[in-house]
Amino acid sequence: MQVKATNSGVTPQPFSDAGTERCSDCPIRTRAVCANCDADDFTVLEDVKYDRSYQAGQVIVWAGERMDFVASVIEGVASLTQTMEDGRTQMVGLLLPSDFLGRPGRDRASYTVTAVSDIRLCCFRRKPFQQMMTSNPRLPARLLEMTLDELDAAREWLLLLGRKSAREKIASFLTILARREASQHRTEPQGEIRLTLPLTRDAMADYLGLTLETVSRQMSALKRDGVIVLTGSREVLLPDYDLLLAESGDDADGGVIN
Amino acid sequence: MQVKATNSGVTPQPFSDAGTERCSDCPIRTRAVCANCDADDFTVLEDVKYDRSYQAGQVIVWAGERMDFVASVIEGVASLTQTMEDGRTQMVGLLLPSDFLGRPGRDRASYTVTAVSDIRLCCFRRKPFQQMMTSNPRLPARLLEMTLDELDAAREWLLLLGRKSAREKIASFLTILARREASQHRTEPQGEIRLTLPLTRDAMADYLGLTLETVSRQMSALKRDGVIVLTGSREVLLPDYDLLLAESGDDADGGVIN
DNA sequence: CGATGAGTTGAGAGCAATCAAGATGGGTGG
DNA sequence: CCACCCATCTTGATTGCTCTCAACTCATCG
Repeated sequence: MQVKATNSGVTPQPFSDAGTERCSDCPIRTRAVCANCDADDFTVLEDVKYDRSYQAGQVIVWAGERMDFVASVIEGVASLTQTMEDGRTQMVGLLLPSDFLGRPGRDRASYTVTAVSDIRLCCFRRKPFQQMMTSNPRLPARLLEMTLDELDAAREWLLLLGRKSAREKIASFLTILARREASQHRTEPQGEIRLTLPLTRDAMADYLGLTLETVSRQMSALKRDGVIVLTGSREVLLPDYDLLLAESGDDADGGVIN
Repeated sequence: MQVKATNSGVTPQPFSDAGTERCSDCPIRTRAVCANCDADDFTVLEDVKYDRSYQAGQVIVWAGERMDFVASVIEGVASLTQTMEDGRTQMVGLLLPSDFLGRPGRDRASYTVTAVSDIRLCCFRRKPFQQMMTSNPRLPARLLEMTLDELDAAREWLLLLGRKSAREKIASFLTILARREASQHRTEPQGEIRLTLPLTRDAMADYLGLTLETVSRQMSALKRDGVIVLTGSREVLLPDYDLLLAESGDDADGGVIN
């Protein structure tokens, strides 16, 4: 929060550097790649890390572009998208706070990364980070864990894109948000939940393999049926999580077994 | 090949054990999880490993079931599938020789794993394998690499399911097979290519988020248009790889940058 | 030679995409 | 403070692709 002031006001540049904080104060410390790191590791990391902020809508890297860093999302939301020559696009990743950006051992971006909201990244210079990856087993171990989780999420996403109806896709998306929201507070989603949608209708369509019109229509339908309450186009109230879950087509325990 | 005789004839049991080979003779040695292992590692591995064979159609593990091993596919093909309560299913993984099965640190299967063809696995008992994962950095490093590759493949798959037409899906599937085929011979796919489809029309539909009728229709359409030649329902000749690629909607370099 | 499983083809229905207007709401400048 | 603008979102009418239901072909196997 106090850091948002660091990225003071309007920044017309492609990005702006922001002050680097101490790792021990970091809000994502317990969930990011560096979750398993100890105090000694942090002194090393603090040398190779630097903050970067982007405004909503800015492209962080284009697919195919060189990327001289990897990063953790500190706050805000970013998307990974793939585009076909004729312009069709599909989101293939949604990065929330603590998620990791970039692939160690690959120096070009495979996907276009866009700041969906104002976002702050904790960047690590590629070379020294890669060195740490080989010398410190805590880093690759945590990254493996995170990558496996992402693969599970991607597989749930495959089911959504391949087999679910538009209505089920919207409901599923909302349950995913509710779950990720709840997991940050280390609880299970249930009962009445209030959400702020991090995505525009257009970005939701990109995520769900729909058009923005269909997203809008199905949101209206869920609202009409009392499954959701819209208190603003981006403010959603879920009166009954279990009801929403039933609409999503998923079974009660919400997918992956842990 | 010689091993197929080991799984002699009809096996009415859920699975049959087969003789365990030496790691040094293993056909997938250079590509599997154990690719970076040295002779010493192999002596340890040979202690915790055992072969298992399954016949085409057999379920290897059901989603949610306990799984006391992880494994590498030696030969044959297996699928990971997710099922909704009403019976809709979506394939979420296709395991070819050298691919890894199971998640270290998780003792229950998240997906139903099915032998698509007759298949032979190199299984490792979970506990000792996990121990090796923590003591030997070569194993987690390789597994991370493989998992990242799988994540890339899953993301290409997301684009396919979310945005491609039935015709493009079929064409894309064939290019994926051609590429995986070519990569085993360390070449690039080009010109005329002969393929044996590892999947039935039904399994292809599961992979592509289509119905089997649509798969069949689009195969016929591609055949009619000269993009493919069917020399049997499972035998396909691709007269011109670039032509097929153009039908797939992908750009010329076939996706992910390395 | 009938039975079975896999694949093909056809006719019709349904769902989401497309094309096209409006509505809403926040921000800017008069 | 209001009027206007622009981006975002909603809603309507129509089209078209894929699904569904159904019949049929083909090869394999007892």
